[in-house]
Amino acid sequence: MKKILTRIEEELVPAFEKAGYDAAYAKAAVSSRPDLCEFQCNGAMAAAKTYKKAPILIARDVVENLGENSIFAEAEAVNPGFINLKLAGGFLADYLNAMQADENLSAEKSAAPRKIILDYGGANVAKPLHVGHLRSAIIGESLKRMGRFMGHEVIGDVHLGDWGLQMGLIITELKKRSPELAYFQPDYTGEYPREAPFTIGDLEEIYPAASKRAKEDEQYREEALEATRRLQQGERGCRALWQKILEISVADLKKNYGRLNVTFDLWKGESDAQPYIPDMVRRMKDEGFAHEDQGALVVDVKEEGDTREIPPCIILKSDGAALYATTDLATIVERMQRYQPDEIFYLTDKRQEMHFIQVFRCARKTGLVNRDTKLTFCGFGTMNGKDGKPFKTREGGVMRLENLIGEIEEEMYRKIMDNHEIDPQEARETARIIGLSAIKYGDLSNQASKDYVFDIDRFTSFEGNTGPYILYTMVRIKSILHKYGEAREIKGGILPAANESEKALMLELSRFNATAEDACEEMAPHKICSYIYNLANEFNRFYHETRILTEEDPARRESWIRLLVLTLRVLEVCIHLLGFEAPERM
RNA sequence: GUGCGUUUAGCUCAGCUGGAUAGAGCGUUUGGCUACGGACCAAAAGGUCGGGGGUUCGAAUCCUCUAACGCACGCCA
Repeated sequence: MKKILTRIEEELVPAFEKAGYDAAYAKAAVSSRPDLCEFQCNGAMAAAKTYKKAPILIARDVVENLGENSIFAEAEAVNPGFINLKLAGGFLADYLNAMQADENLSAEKSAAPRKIILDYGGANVAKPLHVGHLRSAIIGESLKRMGRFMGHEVIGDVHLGDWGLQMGLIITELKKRSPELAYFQPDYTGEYPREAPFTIGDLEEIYPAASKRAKEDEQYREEALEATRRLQQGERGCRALWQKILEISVADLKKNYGRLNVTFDLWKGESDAQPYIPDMVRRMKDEGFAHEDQGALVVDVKEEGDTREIPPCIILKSDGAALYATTDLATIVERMQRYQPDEIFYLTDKRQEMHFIQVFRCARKTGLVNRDTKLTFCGFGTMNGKDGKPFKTREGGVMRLENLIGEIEEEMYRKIMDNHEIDPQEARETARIIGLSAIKYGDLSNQASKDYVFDIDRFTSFEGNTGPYILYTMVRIKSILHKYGEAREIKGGILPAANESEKALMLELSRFNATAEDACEEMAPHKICSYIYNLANEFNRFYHETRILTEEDPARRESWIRLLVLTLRVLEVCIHLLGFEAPERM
């Protein structure tokens, strides 16, 4: 459906033309002075120079030529040359009626749907998720949902760190502790046990221990490197043990991501790309893209017009081993072969930007992707503590995600129990839902690319511009609808607004399609946040001034109920895009 | 050193293609519960938009210089 601004411009264009001015000046915008008007056109001032005429005179001409029409209740030219517009109540009501009849609330799908692989999450096997993983999960999940909302086919891939020295370290440490395991017997040929010989708790303790030991003990490090080599060469025992580590770890990761309402379509990892490396490297050499430099195999990725030195992309280290860029490039090969995506989208910490510039250029230059395959990098900022430095526990350590979520849920639970008499079990579930909204809204309401301050007290405070405030508004609406009686059939449509706060609410609702499409296009969840915050504000103001259920005129009452239903639907779609949900009560 | 980013109220942040009086939240001050949920609403106070110069009828927004802070700059991921 056409945007409300488009509809307004469709009226302005002929008015400009009839008055003898270029239609390009007929641009409408939401008013910056809501006390004066709802929409405004500044084209007269822009046109003044071209036509050597006072802007106010042009504005008057245009207003005159707007003439009789059904969409404006008021159109006025004011100094120095603004055209102030107010919509006709009937037009706005019709617009909302069309919106509520539309399954997608009048937002349009992309005209050119793409298949997009979205690489986010950044989890590593056998390492617990910590706060550093939070933004990637939250923003990525939202981007995935926004992409789908626009009609794209989005494939989310967690792309696990499941290869390399970290795996060798764990295997080595396991061997030290339980050398008797079948995995470590070179002559063992039978089936390996179905049960893993360790728990996720063991793994989480083993990795840091091994990592620490390798730093202190050169011989231990050698052993870990050797184990890594054996794994990569596919030694049976190593491979089987690695498989177990993966199994246990992935199950735990799924559980933790699940608590965040984050799901992935693919649980591929760096290991999956390894088979593609040899061919890829050979081709790069054969086709003359890769050459040796200071012992390493590199591909130059400098381009004309660079304002800075872009170092070459290193394909193989001087010892012949693959590294980060190699795996990422091979993953591109794999993805192109298996999925033929139109776009591969990477969401990581913004500090990795240079790496992705190199990888993208290299992939293009060496023809790993098609000419029209989009490679996109989106970097997010750091999550800081109140002191402005990277978020840490009170003791100064790295905060585990599980603990952070637990802490917030606990805080929510306390507040809910303080406020109401409520079944503790329901309160637990509600606390989980509200806590999630607090974390996610707190994150997503900031621009993704900027660093932001994660302030637990503020996010859990239940006041102001927070997730819980949005949920509270929704629960209020649900409560009224429940009292009205869900079973009761609602007849008729939304009527023109009866008062100012109702019209303000209706105007806000009418902006949903433009806002949602813009936010999705720009990959900007924070725009959805600010929209629903405004919408919730407008709703609460309207609610405060309007007695809905006791309204005597049935047509008016049902119109309001419809307005409530529409508001709730818009809020539900929006928080879905942000990746959380609302409880029935709170 | 080079490049990129950030700088808006006491604090945390918005500000769309340049437009009218730069907006929210928290905090501070004040008013409103015989109510469909007060986790709400209404209002006040609080700003040389880091600084200088420029473009424009008009700049937080565009150009330029500059300062402070952050980040990245070949064999870690």
